[in-house]
Amino acid sequence: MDFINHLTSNNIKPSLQRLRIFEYLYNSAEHPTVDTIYSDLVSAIPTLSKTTVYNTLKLFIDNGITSTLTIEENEVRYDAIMEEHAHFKCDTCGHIYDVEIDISTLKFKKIKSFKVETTNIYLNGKCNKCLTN
Amino acid sequence: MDFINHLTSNNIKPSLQRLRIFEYLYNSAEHPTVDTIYSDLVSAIPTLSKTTVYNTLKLFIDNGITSTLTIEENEVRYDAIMEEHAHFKCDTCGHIYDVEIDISTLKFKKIKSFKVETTNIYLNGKCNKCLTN
DNA sequence: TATAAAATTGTAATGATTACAAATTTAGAA
DNA sequence: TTCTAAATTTGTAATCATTACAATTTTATA
Repeated sequence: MDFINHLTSNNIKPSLQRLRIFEYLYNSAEHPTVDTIYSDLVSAIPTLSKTTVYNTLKLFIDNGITSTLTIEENEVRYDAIMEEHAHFKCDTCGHIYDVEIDISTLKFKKIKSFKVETTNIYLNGKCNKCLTN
Repeated sequence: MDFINHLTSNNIKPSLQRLRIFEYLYNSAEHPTVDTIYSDLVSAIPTLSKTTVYNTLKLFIDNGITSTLTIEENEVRYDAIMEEHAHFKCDTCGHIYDVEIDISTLKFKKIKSFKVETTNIYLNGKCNKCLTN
């Protein structure tokens, strides 16, 4: 993934902060919170401000290269993988896993009165690691 | 629906506050927030406290007769209908509609490493009313 | 009626997010 | 290069939902 080109082609000027935040988000399997993003990047960008992280994520979302997860109340998480997938959260260890899914198989009854633009599927339960421990 | 019996059989003592909050939630199509619940009930129960609304909803959730929606960041909503269904939020008018759905048709790839306990499906888009206006 | 437990309440604390204005950086014109 | 305006970043203060917690009230029971 050419990050500079990805930002540029989505009308986002690739500043250092934006690049690092997007790279971090894209490479993170953990769907980090704002706080995690800030904490992990502030050593590389000592002047980084948490406000910038908020602003930047909002910019990403407005330009369609990032989406939010609200799988659990009280913690918004972010995701730079825009392909269709579901999210599984293990209620024991708290990890969030991506789950491949074929949304087209979803059978709605009476869905015709809505124009569905986005679909989010959230699963909760226990992951294999926690089940076998 | 016999509300007193519903609470009692779920190990919840049916105090006035609990009854009114559950009735309100069960009859509301709007999946209200804590604030809405409080505002709409405080005239009927003048001594009602917002803390009681929080405590009561937590009790309902712990006892499995209410669930939470987090379809949009920053607003937790509550639902007393525990049957399997998806939620559609119209991004224009903000209304949340229940959508009947057959979750069993969902085809996951590689889901075997998880024990899925709950599934939440959130749809966003535009409702028919907003589309035709 | 007396007492203990349960439920409700109000206030203060917490913590994430936003508003906003100041400071810094960047891009383009002269 | 230098200057200027626009864009970006930053820090502080404000907001708002939620939680902690202790006090009060209500309920159940001896």
